[in-house]
Amino acid sequence: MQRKCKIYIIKNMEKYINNISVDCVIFGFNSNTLKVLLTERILKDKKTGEILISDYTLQGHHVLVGENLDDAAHRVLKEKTGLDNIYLEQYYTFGDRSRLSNPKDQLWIRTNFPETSNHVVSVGYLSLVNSALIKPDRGHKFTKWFPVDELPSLGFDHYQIIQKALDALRYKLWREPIGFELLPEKFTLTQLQNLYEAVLGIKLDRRNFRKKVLQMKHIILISDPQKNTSPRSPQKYIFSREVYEKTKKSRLDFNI
Amino acid sequence: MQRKCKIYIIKNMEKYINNISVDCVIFGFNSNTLKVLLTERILKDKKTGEILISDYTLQGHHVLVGENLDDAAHRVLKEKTGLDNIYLEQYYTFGDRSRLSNPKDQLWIRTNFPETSNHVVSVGYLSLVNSALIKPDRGHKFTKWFPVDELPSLGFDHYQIIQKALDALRYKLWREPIGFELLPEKFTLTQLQNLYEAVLGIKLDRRNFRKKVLQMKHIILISDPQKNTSPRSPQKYIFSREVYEKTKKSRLDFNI
DNA sequence: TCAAAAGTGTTGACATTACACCCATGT
DNA sequence: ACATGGGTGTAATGTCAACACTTTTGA
Repeated sequence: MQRKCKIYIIKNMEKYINNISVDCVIFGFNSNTLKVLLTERILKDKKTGEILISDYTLQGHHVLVGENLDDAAHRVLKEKTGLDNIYLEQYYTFGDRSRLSNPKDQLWIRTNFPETSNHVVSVGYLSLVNSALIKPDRGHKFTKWFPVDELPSLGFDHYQIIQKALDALRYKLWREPIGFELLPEKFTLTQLQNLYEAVLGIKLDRRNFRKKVLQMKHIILISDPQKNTSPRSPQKYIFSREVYEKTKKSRLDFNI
Repeated sequence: MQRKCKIYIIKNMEKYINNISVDCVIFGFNSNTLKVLLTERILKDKKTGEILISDYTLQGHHVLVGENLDDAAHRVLKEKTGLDNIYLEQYYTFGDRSRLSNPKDQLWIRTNFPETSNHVVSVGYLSLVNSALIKPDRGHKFTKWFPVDELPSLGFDHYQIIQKALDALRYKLWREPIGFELLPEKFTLTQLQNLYEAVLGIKLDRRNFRKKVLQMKHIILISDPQKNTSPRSPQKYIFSREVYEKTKKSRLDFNI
């Protein structure tokens, strides 16, 4: 009355845990649009060449034996983007027993990773990147950005995983200054406003937005003595987390 | 080059997954104090009777084969409190490889659950209960409430799991109306204020607190025609989630 | 009669909203 | 000359913070 669930070796010769994985939802912002980085998944029939599966998935991987969960997420992120030291946050764990039971996904798993458990629990991480930093196709020709409201057909339960990541991102963006992670280090107020409008799906008055932002000590003008506040070459700002932490207002505006 | 990780049978004859568990941090509020429900863990030497381990742990359990993660959490909650349909929320997943490596915990595991994997990932759930509803010692003599700032010695990494649950609870209590889950259905404004002061660790002006609360449509007076607003038998209120969802203000007070 | 808890109102400071015009530049 | 995008100010409204006294009852 025992079932075996084994630990297997993958290509790079490392052992992995066959029922625990991490998935990274990598968000980027360009063309005033919030985007997600996805990888193409293609399976062809070995004899006929017929395309059996053609869709996209998140960046994910099983946790290696002896590897901390967070380290697995960092590893996946590094492998797919080449980036390190970027915003990465665990946001939810997906553990429905039927999350991999779609026939297409079963075919994929049985073909490529036959030792995978029937019940894989996947820990979702969300990452915010300045998408300019990711060199397109650095060895990952099948990796592409998609606007979050124009997602392609997705494998596994990755649609739900992305939606939940979006919820988490929006929830947090309303309440904490994390938008900067999606922008270049130096940004204009218009870029910042576009980010909030796009991600939160709201419209903001430009004058009021500036008024609000400019009175925040943690958003700092990079004074450019050359420019005499000429339009067309707008002022740039940086965000200082240090200043933010120090000057956070302690106003008791809790929401009952 | 394969390691086996098996699925074992526990007392009630159900198979469980030996490397995935859930832990429930059950919060209650009484005597104006936020409390956590913990279970005593005792291990005696079978020969000498010497006490080898005596501390407390959270309510937790391995996920059963074929069981959804959320169902596992509900099961644990039901087993330990007899309660169903109460606030239960997944908040974080703990997956450091060394989380069970303390010698005491290894002794416990090897004695009682020898088939447990060396690397167990545990999904943390937090639950808010009206502690009056839990009958003390309903078959669980070793279960006790502890104030969150007077915790006893804790097994495994349960101290960290509780601290993270506290963080999550406080974060959410600042931003959403979830405090009611910790109070009786009918509550007084003083009770509500005490809750906020105790959980968030703040002091509030009674007049301003009432002013703020009374203008919220989702906090409804249970008018008691008998009472002429006499002190000592204060007015009671209920919380309506329905009204809350309908009247949520759409004010754009995001925090950059 | 005293201590303890419930109840109430005003003011100043600050934040949010709504709204319209000018300027410099590149085409 | 015109379209584009950057930049600015004011008035009305709403919310938050600070603050003191009265009432009733149970001990």
